[in-house]
Amino acid sequence: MTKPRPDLRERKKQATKEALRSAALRLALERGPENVRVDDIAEAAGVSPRTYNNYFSSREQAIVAAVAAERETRVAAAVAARPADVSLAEAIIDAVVEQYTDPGHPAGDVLLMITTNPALRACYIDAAAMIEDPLAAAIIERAPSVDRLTAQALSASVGAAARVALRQWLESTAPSPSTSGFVIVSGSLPTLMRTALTPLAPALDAVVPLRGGPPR
Amino acid sequence: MTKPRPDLRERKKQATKEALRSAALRLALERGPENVRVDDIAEAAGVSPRTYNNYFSSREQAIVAAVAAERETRVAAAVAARPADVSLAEAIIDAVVEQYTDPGHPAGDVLLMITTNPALRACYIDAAAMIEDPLAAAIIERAPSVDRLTAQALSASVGAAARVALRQWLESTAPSPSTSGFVIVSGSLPTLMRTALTPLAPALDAVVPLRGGPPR
DNA sequence: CCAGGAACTTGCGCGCACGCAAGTTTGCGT
DNA sequence: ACGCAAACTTGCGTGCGCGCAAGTTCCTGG
Repeated sequence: MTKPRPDLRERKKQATKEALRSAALRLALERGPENVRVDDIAEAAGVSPRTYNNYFSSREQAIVAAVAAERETRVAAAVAARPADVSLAEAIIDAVVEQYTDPGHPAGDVLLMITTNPALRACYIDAAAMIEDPLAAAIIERAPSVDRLTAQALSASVGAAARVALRQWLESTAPSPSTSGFVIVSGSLPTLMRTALTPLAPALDAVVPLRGGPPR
Repeated sequence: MTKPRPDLRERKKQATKEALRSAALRLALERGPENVRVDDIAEAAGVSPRTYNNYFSSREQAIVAAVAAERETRVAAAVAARPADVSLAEAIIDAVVEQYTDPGHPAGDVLLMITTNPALRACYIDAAAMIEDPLAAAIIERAPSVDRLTAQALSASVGAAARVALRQWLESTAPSPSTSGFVIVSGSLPTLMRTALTPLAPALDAVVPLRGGPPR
């Protein structure tokens, strides 16, 4: 499909990126994330420190990327995979939630490390934005009549809601001695995610009337 | 209201912040933004360079803050100001759009400077996120039955959509030699903003049935 | 097969963000 | 009025992000 690109150059590029990712993750797990300089990562990956910054613009990015790498791809695929007779909202929400439950959901220790370190948490949350572009594409795929701006706005909204859920979850899991508010909303990530995304359903469905008439 | 806080300490703080903001803006306008070091801003504001970073975490933030400072406050007020018999969606969309049209919308030269400099553009776009918290508060204000997560998700969505519109507008105005796509969506900011926000209307209205029955 | 050139890496240097540990100012209880 | 504690400022040191200008590797048309 969009795969056959054995451009030597490209492969090397991905290889380097992968090397940096895994090196970053490994080192971060061995010593704390705080005790890993970018020079270390670069050295471990066999490239110059300068090169590191050609791939990742922040130190945390490499670590987080190792975890959230392919969510970007998977979301689009997951949406496309839903049968055409379910509403857009259902398809998207399920697909997104799925990304944060099913797969190589970071092994426990990795997640712990991320939740522990504030910088990593922030970066992990921001990483949710990476699903937006593929998502917009997926939306247009389903409903070519939707214009770009709308699709972008909707997918950005989904991304934003996901981030809210993520933040909520992270700060409830975090070492928060005094949960300032009274109400404890904490729950499983999937649950939170669904709760945060559900309010957007009307907006998503409004844009694609699910041709054939209203839901049975 | 929430104003009476003549805490000497607090006043000095705000004064310093204001000093930094305006100094940053003035210097950025005089020489280019590129030719302004944080040391300059700090000196112009009469504080240590280190102190600067206690107020702003990035150099651009100070410049942009000078422009987007009170949008944060105004949004909440603007939403609250709408009569109770208009839908939530209408109230919010109008209020947000209003923020980007009416008021001390940055004088032309300032806007030009921001649109010209990539770093500033990025920062300006991100600044739109500042409306989210007040917005969430405003939503809960209108409909106390809405739970926090939902309110946050919705306001985050609004913020995200606004950012999309903003980005679109900025990159259409920008020195883009080849607009990669065929379709030119460009338009006035208010128009773009509305277009981006409108798809969210169903979601916003779904959450607050506008007590009294469905819209006439 | 071989230039010519694009893409990528690397060393260098600058400015910036931020933790830390004083030093200074402000608020508050007694 | 006074002194203590909290808040804020400041200098210093470290690591980082990135523009720039070589140097190196890889692709492409002839």
